[in-house]
Amino acid sequence: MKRAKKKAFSDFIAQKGLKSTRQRDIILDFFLSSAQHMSLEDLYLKLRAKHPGIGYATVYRTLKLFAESGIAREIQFGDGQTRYEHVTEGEHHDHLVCTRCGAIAEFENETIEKLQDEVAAAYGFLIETHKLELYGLCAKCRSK
Amino acid sequence: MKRAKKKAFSDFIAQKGLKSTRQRDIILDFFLSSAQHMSLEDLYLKLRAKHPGIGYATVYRTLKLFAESGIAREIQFGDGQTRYEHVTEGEHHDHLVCTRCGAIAEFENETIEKLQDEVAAAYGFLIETHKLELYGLCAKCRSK
DNA sequence: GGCAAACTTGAAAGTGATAATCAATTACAA
DNA sequence: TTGTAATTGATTATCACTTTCAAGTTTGCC
Ligand SMILES: [Mn+2]
Ligand SMILES: [Mn+2]
Ligand SMILES: [Zn+2]
Ligand SMILES: [Zn+2]
Repeated sequence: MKRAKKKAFSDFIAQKGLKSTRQRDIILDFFLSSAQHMSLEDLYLKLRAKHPGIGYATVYRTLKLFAESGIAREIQFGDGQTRYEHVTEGEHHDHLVCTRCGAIAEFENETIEKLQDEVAAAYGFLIETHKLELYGLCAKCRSK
Repeated sequence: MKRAKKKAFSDFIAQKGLKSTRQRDIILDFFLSSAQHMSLEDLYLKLRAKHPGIGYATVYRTLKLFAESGIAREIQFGDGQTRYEHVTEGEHHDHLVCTRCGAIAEFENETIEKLQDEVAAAYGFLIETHKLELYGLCAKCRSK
């Protein structure tokens, strides 16, 4: 899984005529073993602890490359920070976002996905992507 | 309808101890007769044509007040611009957003809404708001 | 290995939308 | 009418990216 993504990224690098660098390797390793939905700032600060030499711009550009290569995805939960999540082939999920503590849970609902397709069909609309997020209080915050 | 929103806003103003001003009246009138989903920039530039004296900051703050009062809602379609839509009591809808021409269509689907509640219930999550947007090609763009 | 071309890096500067500041103006209750 | 608090508009500041550029690396080819 980590192996597959590393392979996917190096294939992307090669196919694009880009180069393999120490920084990209480090950032990829770090990203793949990090939690989901981390912001660029989060990732940079944590990475910096182990690798002080790596610049913000490099982390920024590399995360963009991950997204472009398909191993990562940028998401916006409306807090003004772009977050990154891992992308697994053939998998899709939507999000529950706690407005109190910031916790993010993922869910899948095949019926909702189908209904979205029906809505789109009714409008003659061709869906490329979609965004479904439920905002509110997670179980923990709710019981406090 | 326009009348009801004007009433709602003036009630909000009164209840908050704020003041009724010429600028707020003008901006409210303009907003209520404008298209849905306009950005602050859009609204400001069009308003400026008729009322050159009104400042950008005033439009910005007044739109925020509309949202706070409940007669408007801020939405983000991921293009980096906050857009405003009219809010009608007891009504809810989600969006279809064309990634080619920017057209925005609205839809309602009660079944999807119910399924969202079920998902939330399964996680012990209390929904406050939600966001469902389908991005892709509208019928027009699709047939070109 | 040596080399040149192309790509990459990190620090710094730039961008664009949103938000805050402040002196002058205005609204409104007493 | 007056005092006080709110509002306005121009300006400045923020914040999260995004780009720039000179110096450093990588890579294919002799
Ligand atoms: Mn996720
Ligand atoms: Mn709408
Ligand atoms: Zn929570
Ligand atoms: Zn279109």
